[in-house]
Amino acid sequence: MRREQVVPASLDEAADSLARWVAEKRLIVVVGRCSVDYVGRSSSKLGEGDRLIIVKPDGSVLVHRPRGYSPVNWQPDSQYINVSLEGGRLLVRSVRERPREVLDIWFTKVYYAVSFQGMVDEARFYEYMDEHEFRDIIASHPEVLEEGLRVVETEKPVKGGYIDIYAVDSQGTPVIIELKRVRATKEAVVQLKRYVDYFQEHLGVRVRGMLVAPSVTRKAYELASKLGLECRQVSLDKLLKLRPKARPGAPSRSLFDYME
Amino acid sequence: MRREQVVPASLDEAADSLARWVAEKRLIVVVGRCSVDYVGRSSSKLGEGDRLIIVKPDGSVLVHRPRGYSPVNWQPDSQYINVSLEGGRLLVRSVRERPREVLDIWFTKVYYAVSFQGMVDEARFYEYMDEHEFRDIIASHPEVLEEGLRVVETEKPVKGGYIDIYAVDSQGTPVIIELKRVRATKEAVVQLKRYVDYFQEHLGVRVRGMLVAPSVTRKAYELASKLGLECRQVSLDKLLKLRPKARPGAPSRSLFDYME
DNA sequence: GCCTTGATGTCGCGT
DNA sequence: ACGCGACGTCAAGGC
Repeated sequence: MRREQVVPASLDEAADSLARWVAEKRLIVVVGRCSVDYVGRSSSKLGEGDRLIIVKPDGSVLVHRPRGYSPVNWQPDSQYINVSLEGGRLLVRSVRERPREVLDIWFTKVYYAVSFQGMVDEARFYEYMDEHEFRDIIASHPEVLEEGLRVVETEKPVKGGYIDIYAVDSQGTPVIIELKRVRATKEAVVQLKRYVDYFQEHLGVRVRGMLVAPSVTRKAYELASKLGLECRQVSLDKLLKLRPKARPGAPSRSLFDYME
Repeated sequence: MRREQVVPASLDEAADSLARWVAEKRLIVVVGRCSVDYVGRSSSKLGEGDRLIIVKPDGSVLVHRPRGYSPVNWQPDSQYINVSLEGGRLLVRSVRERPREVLDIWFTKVYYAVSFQGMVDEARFYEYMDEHEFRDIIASHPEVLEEGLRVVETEKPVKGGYIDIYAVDSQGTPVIIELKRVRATKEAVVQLKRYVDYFQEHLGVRVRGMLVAPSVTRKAYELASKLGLECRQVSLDKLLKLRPKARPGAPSRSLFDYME
């Protein structure tokens, strides 16, 4: 990273700097007293208060209150950002097209503003045991679900979606397997039922539907029973042990140990 | 807001300041070169790069890359945060219980660090035209959907959900109305069909199903036609004009005008 | 572009 | 504390 600038600033100074920083596509951090108006997919108004505002080089804008994970207002990306002085206040207007959304941040005070240019972040983000890996492990070890189960196809495309795993049991009956990496709710059961019905109709033979997840909600279990679908709970720990090999750059053993 | 501190900092200085700031529950902003390990509901590893890190007074932690709306790593809130020097690197470890999650941020450089204390933000966040208000406006003005429509009940509980509006048309036929504030997809059609079937079964008479939204996807429209359900598009602008009264602090007319 | 699914979703509300 | 549904969900991937 090459440069930075700081402005413990009057509104005038802040306006000048912000306008330039936006034009230069810097990463901008502002702490100030502001109110926020949003009109777009919804509409909202936030009264005056102290907030942290972030403007990224790609036009993303985040307005954070002092507490909580989520920004209170935001713009995932914006086509353009305008900085101006309006009636004694500093207005930062961020506009997004498609869908048309306008975010206005009205500053009455800028306690602090700083910007950065030339941040270098080319690193890869590795995620372990995501939906993909979860499926791969199950597909490689169908015996954890049922003896004699044979995987025919994964990510099988069907009308309007994908079947996670398409398998055949020891009796030769097709089994459609729907996976949920974390928790299966009744939504997952509905989805599975849709696929089972579709296949039953197309194949003209009985098809089993199996919902697989580390945890299954009671409602999901009841609905599955009613619809003649099966549920299998699988232990995440057991699956982790079946993981083929540590991928490059896997989290250190120490961190995993710390979790236990 | 009462105080601020700045540290364009060596790792040692940064460690001291960060530890104190965390203890004092300040809002902290750090820009530095770091790698990140996360283990919890998922596991991830992020290689070294320049990032913006935010630590809030309530223990929320956000790690932002230079682009995009979403943090690459985060902790919605953490029970405790530990700052230490480990093998020449500055480690910020944030731990959350229930679910157990550990986020490790390893700094090799701290370009910039600043903190704030005593931010005051008590303002109310008001959202307009949320799902509730959308329903209320439609329910108060059923004529925008059809002449002679009479609303019987809103938020009517049924098996496994709620009917947004239960109405009767000029012929005395029950009409089940499903609302989507933004866009109706085929999921909404499926939901509506479920309610219509349920009612038809229970009442033993023909029941109309009506899907109402500012926009309806093509797929949803096709599915609705196939299932004998109706779609009504309503203009958000028109609804806004039907809004009973401006609520305190409503977005200024100018911003709404700007949207048109 | 629209559509679909997954997410460390987060959040709020009800039981 | 869990379950459940909504969200300005966001973001990725297929068509």
